[in-house]
Amino acid sequence: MSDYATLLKASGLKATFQRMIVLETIECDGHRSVEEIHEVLKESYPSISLATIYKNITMLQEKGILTEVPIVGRKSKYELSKSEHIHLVCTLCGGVEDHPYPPQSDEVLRPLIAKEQFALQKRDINLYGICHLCQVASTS
Amino acid sequence: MSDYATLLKASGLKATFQRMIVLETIECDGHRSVEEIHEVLKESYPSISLATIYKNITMLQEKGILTEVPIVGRKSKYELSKSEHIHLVCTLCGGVEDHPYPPQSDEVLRPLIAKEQFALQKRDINLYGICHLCQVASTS
DNA sequence: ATATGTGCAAAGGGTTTGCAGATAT
DNA sequence: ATATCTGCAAACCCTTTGCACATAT
Repeated sequence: MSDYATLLKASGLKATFQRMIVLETIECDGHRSVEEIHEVLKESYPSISLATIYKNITMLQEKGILTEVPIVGRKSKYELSKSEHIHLVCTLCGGVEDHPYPPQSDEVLRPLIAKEQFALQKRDINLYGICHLCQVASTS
Repeated sequence: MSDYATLLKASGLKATFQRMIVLETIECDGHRSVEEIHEVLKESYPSISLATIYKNITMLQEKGILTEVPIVGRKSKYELSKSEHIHLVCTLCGGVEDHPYPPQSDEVLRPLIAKEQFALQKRDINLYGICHLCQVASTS
């Protein structure tokens, strides 16, 4: 549970209640789509507006506080920006799990980037498959 | 330039003119969004319907002929399905380039997958940055 | 001949925008 | 006190759907 107020102010944003509960919802589950955020928040704060969630997600991305995670066949999810990691994406439940980069992954990609004279900004590695929970569920 | 008619029939689809020019447009550039496909095709075939393009892209994905390439901050692009590869995505022009997997990338990821008991279906590796052409253009 | 596919227009969702009132600083 | 933010409603996409006509097999 981060100090969202400080985080927001450091980016020149006002620390509003709505922003903090959006961030809290995302951090709580790790990865959430716009609609998921709205569904969750409506239960506790029925007056929250979908437009506000959209505006904040856009703004928080521009400030680098949130990162978009685009997913094949689904709506993008959003996560709190953090050091690079791999996503395991379940094609059944849509769940996303973070995992650290394997140690040698840098060296593996470096020759390709150098050869292409590509100014790398960000790596995005996603492994799609069926998570352990969904495998168990489908066996029973 | 593949034999699209055979490809389509092998999946139980009729080899219509519209399907073939959609495939041709995608293969020609490598990666195209729905709107890009429509823009390109309208010039030569003004009567082509956007609805037809949508229906076909959905169907061609279901048959495994096309693969969706989701991209941060943009609409998804589509490519002809082929063996796994890495995407270099330019954050300025939105261009996507394919590159072969570096040889060791399998081994690097394997321990993670085993540990998580994750039934891997597909890897999706995207490197975001600025392509060489855009770098040159911004220097001038 | 017939199942499938296309184009059109309408419907359906998701996302953005403008503005008046509310809030954080 | 004031710049910023929120919620609402409307507008504005993008995408899907239903249906009559056309086409591939």
